[in-house]
Amino acid sequence: METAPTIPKKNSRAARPGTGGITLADVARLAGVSAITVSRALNTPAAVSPQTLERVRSAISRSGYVPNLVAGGLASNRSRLVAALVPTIAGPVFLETIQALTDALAEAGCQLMLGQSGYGGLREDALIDAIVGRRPDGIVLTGIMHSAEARRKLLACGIPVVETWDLTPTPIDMIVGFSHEKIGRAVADFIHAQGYRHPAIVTADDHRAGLRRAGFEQRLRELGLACAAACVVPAPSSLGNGRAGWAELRAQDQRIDVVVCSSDVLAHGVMTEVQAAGLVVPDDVAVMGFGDMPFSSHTHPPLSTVRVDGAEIGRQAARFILDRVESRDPGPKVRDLGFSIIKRASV
Amino acid sequence: METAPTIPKKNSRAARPGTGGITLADVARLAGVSAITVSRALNTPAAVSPQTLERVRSAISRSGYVPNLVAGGLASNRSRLVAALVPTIAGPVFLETIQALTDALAEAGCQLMLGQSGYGGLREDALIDAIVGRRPDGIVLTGIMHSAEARRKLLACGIPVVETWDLTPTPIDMIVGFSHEKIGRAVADFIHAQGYRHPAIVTADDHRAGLRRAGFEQRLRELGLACAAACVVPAPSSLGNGRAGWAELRAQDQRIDVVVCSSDVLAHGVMTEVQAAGLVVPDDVAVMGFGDMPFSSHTHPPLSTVRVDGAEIGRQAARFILDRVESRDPGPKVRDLGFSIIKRASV
DNA sequence: CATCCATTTGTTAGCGCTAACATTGATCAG
DNA sequence: CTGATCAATGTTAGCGCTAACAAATGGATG
Repeated sequence: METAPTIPKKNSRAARPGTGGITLADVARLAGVSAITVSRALNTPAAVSPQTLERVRSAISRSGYVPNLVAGGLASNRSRLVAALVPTIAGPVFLETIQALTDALAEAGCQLMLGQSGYGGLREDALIDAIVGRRPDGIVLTGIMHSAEARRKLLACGIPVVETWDLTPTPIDMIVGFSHEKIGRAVADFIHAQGYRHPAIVTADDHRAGLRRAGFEQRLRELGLACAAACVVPAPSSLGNGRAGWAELRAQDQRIDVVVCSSDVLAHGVMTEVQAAGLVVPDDVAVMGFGDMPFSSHTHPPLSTVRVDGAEIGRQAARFILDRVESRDPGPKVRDLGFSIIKRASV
Repeated sequence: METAPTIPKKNSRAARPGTGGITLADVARLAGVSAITVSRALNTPAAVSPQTLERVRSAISRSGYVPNLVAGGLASNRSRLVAALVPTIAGPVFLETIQALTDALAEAGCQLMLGQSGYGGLREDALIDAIVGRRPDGIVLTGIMHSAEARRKLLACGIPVVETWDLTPTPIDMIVGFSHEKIGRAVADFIHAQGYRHPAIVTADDHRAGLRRAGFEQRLRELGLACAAACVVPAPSSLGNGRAGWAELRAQDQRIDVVVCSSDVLAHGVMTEVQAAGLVVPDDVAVMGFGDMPFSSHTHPPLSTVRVDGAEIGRQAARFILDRVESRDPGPKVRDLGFSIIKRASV
């Protein structure tokens, strides 16, 4: 055996302590193979012969090895993390989306990183730095209005971005949602067809709700109607806001025959207040919501609403990102999931 | 099979592509300092002279550099990620905790990684591997029953673990919450003191709800009472479950004068069903919830409930972890946040 | 029998950052 | 003036993993 070409190391610093845990190298030694073979056994098992795979698997389970995905992420430039930004998770609106997204990503071995920007949009820029610095494989923006600066940063970092719960022909990158304006118009048609002539609205002061309201009022005008009264409450919407909203509307105009709300939660609040005042839904006032939350079919009376598929939004967002990460063609970058009006007993 | 002593070749392989982005080295060159100085300017600015700091800051903003926290995490063994595991985010129960946790962590430059285990606990083990592999700075378990295997793994990896929404003298590591059994007993005392004698319960089939129920029934017996009827519904609780629950209780026993529920959502459903049947809360049946959700003071009538400080749980969990990460003493490892009974008009 | 190809395994060199120690120059007590 | 101390900056060597290339092996082929 010739002398190994050992590089003369004069310097004898203390070795870096490391984490003390079991590493890939330990497993490789145990299995009698090289490190890269263990890596392949984990990431591309098809590229390893069955016997070797077996030896490696046994070594892994004997040693209790858990791969360090931070190191893997640095080496492969794939963090297997996807960031989701929401205004807040306190409202029930985006939960279905987040849940579907988490599940779909987990299936592909990706984890969700959650960021809350607040409705103000002040923390958004700092948040984007914190997110981008983690080099996620994708970023999902849910119900967020982003500043030009934020938009620029997202564009610059080259990470796939999916906007959700909205629709625009010019997304930052990819988008999945529906047209709020169309929903507003459809709701106007719907209540008009049901014979209501004195509509009022209770809406959160949130961008998307504003778009629905604009579409609603525009269509109303086209139909020769007008809003009898309107009440804007701060986002996120709550039962209390809805109750207060109806109290205010009632003071403005006694003839109101239907209240259109920017969310089912607000609508539920309106119904509660209407009933607490001794009136009957829908005989005295009809109520219409938005979102078709899980509770909406169980209120008394069941709530008429607009259904949008929040879970599918999450799944499509995951698909968009995974397609990009695995360099498949994600197809059309703008996806309109549409909506449907659900007529229940509250109208 | 002899092998030549592989002579180390100075062959020039293709350089690794890298991400193409701006790195710390680029900034260092721009500022005319060494890489470590830029690192210090970012992480420990006090260790850098004001002039150098200024030069570095200018170079950073001119280049649009965003530090790669993955690389930093590998080198420093601090990922600045904290994992939170919940059964599901679809229920409103843990949202306040998650929100407070996210906020408190963001303030310290840490991001939240979200994992959903489902109520079944099947995916839990795989999830724990996925989490531990990312070497988070801490793990927060929220409303989760963990298997012995999961417990062992968590213990083995040496990451700070905070259990929440519960209390036990033998936590995995640290715990913040309250005694469910005590709550059950307190509720029994409360309804007894209000003069109710035919209590019934609607409860989710969830571990913690079960503990409250056990405490409640035990205290009831001590007071010479017994549950007139009980209905167990699948977690997570929903308005619909609550309505169905009351329908079932009513069929079991007509004399029920108060319904104690394992969550405000269920209680709201019970009230809805009671009222839909033409009865009056609390005159015909009183209703009691748990959780003091944001909507609970706005139901009609306002809901009596048990208040626990979900947000403070999140904040304390963050404090626990940050203390450990920054090697401060986190103090007592078991924190009882207590609870309070909120009497409103539903009882 | 040399040639080509596919399959399987190994070697080398980083990914971008920071810990640990080293160095430099300035300040200061004795 | 000497050595000790301190503040500011630099040098070196990884952290644990994987991309890219290289090499060994075993057929299939002309």
